[in-house]
Amino acid sequence: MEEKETAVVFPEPGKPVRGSQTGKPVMVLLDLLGRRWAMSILWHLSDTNQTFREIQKRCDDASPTVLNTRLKELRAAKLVMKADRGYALTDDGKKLYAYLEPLDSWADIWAENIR
Amino acid sequence: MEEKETAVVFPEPGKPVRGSQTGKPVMVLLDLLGRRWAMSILWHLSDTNQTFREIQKRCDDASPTVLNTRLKELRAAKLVMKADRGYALTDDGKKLYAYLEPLDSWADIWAENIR
DNA sequence: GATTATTGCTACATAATTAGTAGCAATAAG
DNA sequence: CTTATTGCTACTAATTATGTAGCAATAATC
Repeated sequence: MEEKETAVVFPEPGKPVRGSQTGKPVMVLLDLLGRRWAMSILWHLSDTNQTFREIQKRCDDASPTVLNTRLKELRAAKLVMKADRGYALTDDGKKLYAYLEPLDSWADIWAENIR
Repeated sequence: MEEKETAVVFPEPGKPVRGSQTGKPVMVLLDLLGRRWAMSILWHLSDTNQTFREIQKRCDDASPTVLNTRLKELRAAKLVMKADRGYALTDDGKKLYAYLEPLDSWADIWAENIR
């Protein structure tokens, strides 16, 4: 299967982006992560490599269209990369995940509060 | 100005949600935060209360429609609340922000890596 | 206390993003 | 060779967001 090069529209730090005219990196990041399935993809890749179709299953059968768009963006952002078998997190991706991971247990408490 | 009650569709923990059939709290949270402007709103409310129109300005003049939808959801999730002047983070909202805040400096490093 | 802001929205039409389904070429496995 | 499996692309339909206008409810000013 060949790599096809298609333009990836991904928010570049330094350039104005949704949420910030300055292109402040964290705003670029939030824009990227705020797109559908982006955080779920990171989450589900955290333990092991996953094939496209495995990611899809874990992401509630998201349509291949968005999934592929998101994967391209996340790869352009060097958070995700192609691996032997499907996709994997890059080192930056793993670091980012490390920031998100604590939300797992926090969310349990939060869920109690809003019930 | 009176409060009008309109149904807020917000992912409830325990019920199946986009990204997770189990309704696992963290997935509910990611779904909520993954909606447009959600994280930006939290971010911009972190320092001080903000009026609707101030939030709007800070969120790159997002349309009042989404903004209001998002604010309702975030209030239903008890992350944001109405305040004397405009809106403010709840205690849970502040805690959540505390998890996100470190991303600010991390994003700077990340931005360097992808240039 | 009338007049002029400002605030927090709603309404509505248009545009962008996402969902959903079908299917195909490229390996991989038997 | 044959049958899976994988990683997509194409296309249409549905959902979300944008963009603009405007209005009722306070708040501030005259």
